[in-house]
Amino acid sequence: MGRPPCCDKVGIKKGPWTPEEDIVLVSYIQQHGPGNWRAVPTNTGLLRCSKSCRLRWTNYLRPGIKRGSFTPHEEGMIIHLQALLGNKWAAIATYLPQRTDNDIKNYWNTHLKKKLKKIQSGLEPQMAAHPTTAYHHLASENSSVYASSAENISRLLQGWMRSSPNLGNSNHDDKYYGDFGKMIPNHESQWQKIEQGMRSDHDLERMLVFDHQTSNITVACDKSSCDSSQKGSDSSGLIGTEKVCKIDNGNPPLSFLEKWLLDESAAQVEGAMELPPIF
DNA sequence: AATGAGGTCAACCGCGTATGA
DNA sequence: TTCATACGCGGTTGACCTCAT
Repeated sequence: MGRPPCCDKVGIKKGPWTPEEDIVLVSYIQQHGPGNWRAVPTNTGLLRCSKSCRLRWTNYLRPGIKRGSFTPHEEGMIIHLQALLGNKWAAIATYLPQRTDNDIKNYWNTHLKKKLKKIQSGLEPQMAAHPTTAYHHLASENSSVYASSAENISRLLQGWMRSSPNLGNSNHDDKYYGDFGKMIPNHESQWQKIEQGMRSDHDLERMLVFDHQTSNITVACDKSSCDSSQKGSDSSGLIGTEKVCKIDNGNPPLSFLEKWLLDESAAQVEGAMELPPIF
């Protein structure tokens, strides 16, 4: 005999949420913040169990969630991460901060599994044995984005970046900024937000920048800490940049990408890396 | 127009883990 | 150390939608 399900209580409502219930839940969380889910039904008067409230919030109502179809870029990320991490949807979702684990899981089960199977069946047997091979194949099939090594680097950087959920949507035409914890479009308006999210001045010193147009990877550094001779100027006017490398058109460092993703996965298990907070 | 098959996705269920008394 | 409780995760379900017949 296991623990009785929390939703077996009499009077607990199940099924789809109504807009009215959503409003009640959102306004409560706006006041009290997410957490202490046990208290939510009591304090709001919602006839839902705490689990249902948490799920509704994390999978649907939470700010920063991107809905709609997955981009080829996201698709490639999911396939690759699934190959590396398995069905660890919550872990995979940390690499796609705008998507929920439920969304990713559903998309995998309904779209990608079939797509991958189809592609793998068309590959050489020894290639089909390695999911990442199929990933590369799918990636190149999906979009020209994946044909360029520069874009593979951008994917690498995407992994480095843990976006803050309140930073808005990403845009491939923008530069991306990563400090192993953040990703923001190069919009001046976003800088106040990223600055507020900084843990320390040191964070700003080690941000990485990938420019999709020029294929440059640069290190963005705090004006105060950069050597003036190395500083460039950024359109935001808030940081300087130090160019460290330019991506050529040779073979992408995919083995490095994979190694890093595996290292990252291990680091997550050890709790060595900071995961993005819900707020 | 009716209907049935298949696809999609929000929500539920049950288990494992973390935490605090 | 043990137990109870709360939370989070992955698997599964079922209502709804779309499309072919």
